Amino acid sequence: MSVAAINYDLSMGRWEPDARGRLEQAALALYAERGFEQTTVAEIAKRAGLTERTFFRYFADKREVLFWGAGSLQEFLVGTLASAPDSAAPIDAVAAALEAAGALLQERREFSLKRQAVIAANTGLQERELIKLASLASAMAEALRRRGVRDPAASLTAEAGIAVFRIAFDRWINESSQRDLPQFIRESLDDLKAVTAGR
Amino acid sequence: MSVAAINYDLSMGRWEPDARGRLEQAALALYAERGFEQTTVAEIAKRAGLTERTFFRYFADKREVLFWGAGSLQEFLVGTLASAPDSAAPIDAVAAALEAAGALLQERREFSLKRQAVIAANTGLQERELIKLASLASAMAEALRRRGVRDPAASLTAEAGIAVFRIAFDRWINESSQRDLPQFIRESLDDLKAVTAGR
DNA sequence: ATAGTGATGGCAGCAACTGACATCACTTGT
DNA sequence: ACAAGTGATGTCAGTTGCTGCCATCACTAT
Repeated sequence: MSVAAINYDLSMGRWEPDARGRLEQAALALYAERGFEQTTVAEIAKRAGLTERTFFRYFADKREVLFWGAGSLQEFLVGTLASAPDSAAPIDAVAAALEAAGALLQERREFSLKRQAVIAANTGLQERELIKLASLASAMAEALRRRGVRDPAASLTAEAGIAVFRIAFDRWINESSQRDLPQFIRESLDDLKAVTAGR
Repeated sequence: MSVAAINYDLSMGRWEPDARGRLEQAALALYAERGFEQTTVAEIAKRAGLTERTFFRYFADKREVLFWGAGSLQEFLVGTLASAPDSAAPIDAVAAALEAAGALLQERREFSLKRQAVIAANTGLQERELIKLASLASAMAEALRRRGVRDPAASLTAEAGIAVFRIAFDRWINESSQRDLPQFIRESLDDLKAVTAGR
C-alpha cells in the first residue's frame, strides 16, 4: 500500500480536523477496493488514523458512513419545495426541486459513480439507500402538506417524485451518454405522466 | 409464560414437521411481545423447539423470518400480470394485479396488523420491507417488458404501482374503517392519476 | 442388517456494535 | 501562569448476529 493511498500521516495527533470526512473517504476507498463485506470497521478507522470506537461515534453503523450526505440533500429538497411559487402544481413543484438537487449531484459525477458501484454490489447498502429515499419522500410529503396539499395526494406526489428520481438517476449513472441528470428527471416525469394517463 | 404460549412440547423429537412455520410463529410472537431488538435468535429457536443454528439454515438473518411470504406474493403478482388481457393499459394491468393480491392479504388482516406493528417499530425491518417491495417492482417491470412495454415506461409503471400499493396498504392498516384493501388501491391509483395530471 | 441421505445439534470463531471509564488536547477563568 | 473544565478520543470487556465444520440422529432404500 502506497503512502499516498493513506489519508493520514504519523505527524497527526488526536484532534486532527475533519475526523468524519476522513472516515468517509477511507470507507469509500476500502469498500471500492475490496468490497463492503470484506472491509472491517477497524480497517477503516485505522486508515483514517482513528479507532473503531470513534467510527461508531460518528456513524450509527458500518453502512451509514456512505449516507451522511442524505441529510443535507433532504434539507435542500424541502427548502426548494417550500419556496416554489404557489401557482405550481404539486407534481411540478416536486419535479423542480428534484431537478435542482440533480444539478447539484451532477457536479460530483465521479463520486456518485464510485459510490453507486459500491452500493449496487451489496444488498444491505441497497436497503439503506431505499430507506433514505423513503425518508426523502416523507419529508417532501410533509412540505407539500404545508403548502396545503391534502393526503393521500401529498404522499402520492412525493412517492411518485422519488420513483421518477430513482429511474432518472439510474439512467444517468448507467448510460454512457453525457446527458444532464435534470434532463433525465424531466423526461422520466413526462414518461410517468404518459404512463398514468393510460398510454 | 404459559404453556399454551409455546408452540412445541417435550414429546416432540427432531423431525417434527414444519420447522420453518414454527420458527416464523415463534419469531412473530416474540417480536410482538418484547420487540425485535430485545429478542435473540436463540430465544426464537428455543420456543420453536430448535437451535439457533437451525434458525439460520431456514432464514438468512433475523429479519428475513418476517418476509418469507414475499416470494409467493411476487409469483402471484407476476402470474396475474402475465395473464392480463393484452388490451389493458400497463398501469391498469398492474393495478388489477395489485388489487387481486390485496384481496388475498385481506383474508389475513389480523396477521397483517400484528406484522406491520412489529415492522413499524424497527427501522431495520422497514429497510427489509422496502427492498422486498423494490424486488416486487423489478419483477413487475420485467413482466411488463415481456408484454412489450419498453423501458423507462415499464420500470416507471411498476414503481408507480408499488407507490400506490404502499399508500393504500398504509391506509388499510391504520384507518379503523373496515373498507376493502382493493378499494383503497383503486382510490389511490385514481389519486395518482389526478396528481400526475397536474391537479 | 447395512449403507446412504437429509435435517439437526454442538462448538469454535469472527466481526458488528455498546457501555463504562480513562486519557488527552485545548479552553476558560482567575 | 496555572487549575479546573470540556469535548474528542482511546481502551477494554461484553453481547449478539452470523458462519464453517463436523458429529449425530431419524428415516429410507437396497
